[in-house]
Amino acid sequence: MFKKVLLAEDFQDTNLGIVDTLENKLQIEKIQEEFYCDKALNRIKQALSKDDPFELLITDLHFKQDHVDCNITSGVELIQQIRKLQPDIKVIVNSMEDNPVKINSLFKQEKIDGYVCKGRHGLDELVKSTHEVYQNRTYFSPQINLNVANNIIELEAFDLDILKDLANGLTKKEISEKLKKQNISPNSESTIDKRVSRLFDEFGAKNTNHLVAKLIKLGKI
Amino acid sequence: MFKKVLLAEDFQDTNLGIVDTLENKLQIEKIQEEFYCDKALNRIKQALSKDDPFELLITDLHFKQDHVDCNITSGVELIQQIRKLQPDIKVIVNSMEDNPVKINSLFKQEKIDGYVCKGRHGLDELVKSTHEVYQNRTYFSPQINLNVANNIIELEAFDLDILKDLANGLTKKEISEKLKKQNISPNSESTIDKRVSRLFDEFGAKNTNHLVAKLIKLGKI
DNA sequence: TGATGCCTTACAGATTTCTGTAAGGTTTTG
DNA sequence: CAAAACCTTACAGAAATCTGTAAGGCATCA
Repeated sequence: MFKKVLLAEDFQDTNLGIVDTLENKLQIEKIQEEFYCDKALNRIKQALSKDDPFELLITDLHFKQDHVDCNITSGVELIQQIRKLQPDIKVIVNSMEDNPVKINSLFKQEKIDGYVCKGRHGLDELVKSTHEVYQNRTYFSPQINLNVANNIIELEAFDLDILKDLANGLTKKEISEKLKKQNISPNSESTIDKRVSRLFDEFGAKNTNHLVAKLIKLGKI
Repeated sequence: MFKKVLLAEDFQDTNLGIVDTLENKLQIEKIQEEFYCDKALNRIKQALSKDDPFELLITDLHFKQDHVDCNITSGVELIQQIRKLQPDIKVIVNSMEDNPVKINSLFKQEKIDGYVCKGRHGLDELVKSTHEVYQNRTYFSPQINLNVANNIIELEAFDLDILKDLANGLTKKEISEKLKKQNISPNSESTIDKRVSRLFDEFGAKNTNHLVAKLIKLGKI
């Protein structure tokens, strides 16, 4: 089993519950808990400099902001920063996020090793996940599977970028100009019109407000 | 100190962390943990029928739904049901909700005794809160105060309705007509224009898409 | 190869959004 | 009480959105 584990989780009650379980159910000797992403990254640096690196990172995705200034504000950023320093570290994400699209991208983009969905069996799953990841396998919470079955319409990256820009208040003309500057094609205002209109049909939206609202609520933007 | 406490919290990790703290820091003898609201209510009933009631309820607000059918799906409903059976029970809410308006209504409407905001010091606060409530005082997390100070812009019902309609794809003309049908005043398209434009300033939005997107992300719509 | 379908783009026109101005009404305040 | 501030409403004009038509490019397929 892993001997040295870093836990990044900002909720004190959750943090304690996890540490307790890792100690008692998995007999992990050295568990370092951190409540801020920046501090977690520092721990990684320190351990590397002492040639005694962490073997596993367990992290939440969302961290509350408070009076302490932080460079890193999310679990995804934390993973990215840590991977720059220590590419081989195993990573398990423990979060309440249950959108399969987002979780999928964690595996694909961030190359995480395990995903545990917080819930009534979150700790049991965390134990399982840790075992699996230790055996060089990946793990994700079984309930996620069910959600994937609900065929979710996938947005391609191009459309997604347009929608994000719209949600950020850009006009279609501005988006067109932005794409031209970035040498991305297609980029005409007309094409953007067509693309968005097609999304109206796909998602049953009456206009841009409606579409943006729906997609944010679906967690796609 | 309280001798018999009921904990309703659906996340296993959080649940364990809280039980651990109540046992070790507060020496509470009998802690009953439940992961579903319905089961929590049953515990209350059973305890009452045996003439050995719980003295304190600690509950979350949001409970994940899963394959188990439940009548009660939220902490607020749970509190209301329990209060019907046992009006004098003390109640502490432990949740990540940090909207002071909503928390305020918990004290006013549900007559709760304490509110603890989950976070980096959630458990310390829960200990404090339990002490205070035991002394027949109320308690709420200090950071809530701060949030109130950061004048959070509150939307009045009228503006909120307009925004919801916009997010649902209605045009301003349609909203105006809808208001006229319902005999709600003001209802002119012009006033709707003005109201929304003012919200642009208040929330720093460039246009309607931007505003709707921001407010959904803030959980206001 | 030619037909077909799909995508990009331009353009046009109707509608909607957004921003002003102005008039009239109500409330607040000194 | 009167001035000031605010709200509602109408209207107007510029900009943006939405929908359709049309032309050209590219890939597929029989």
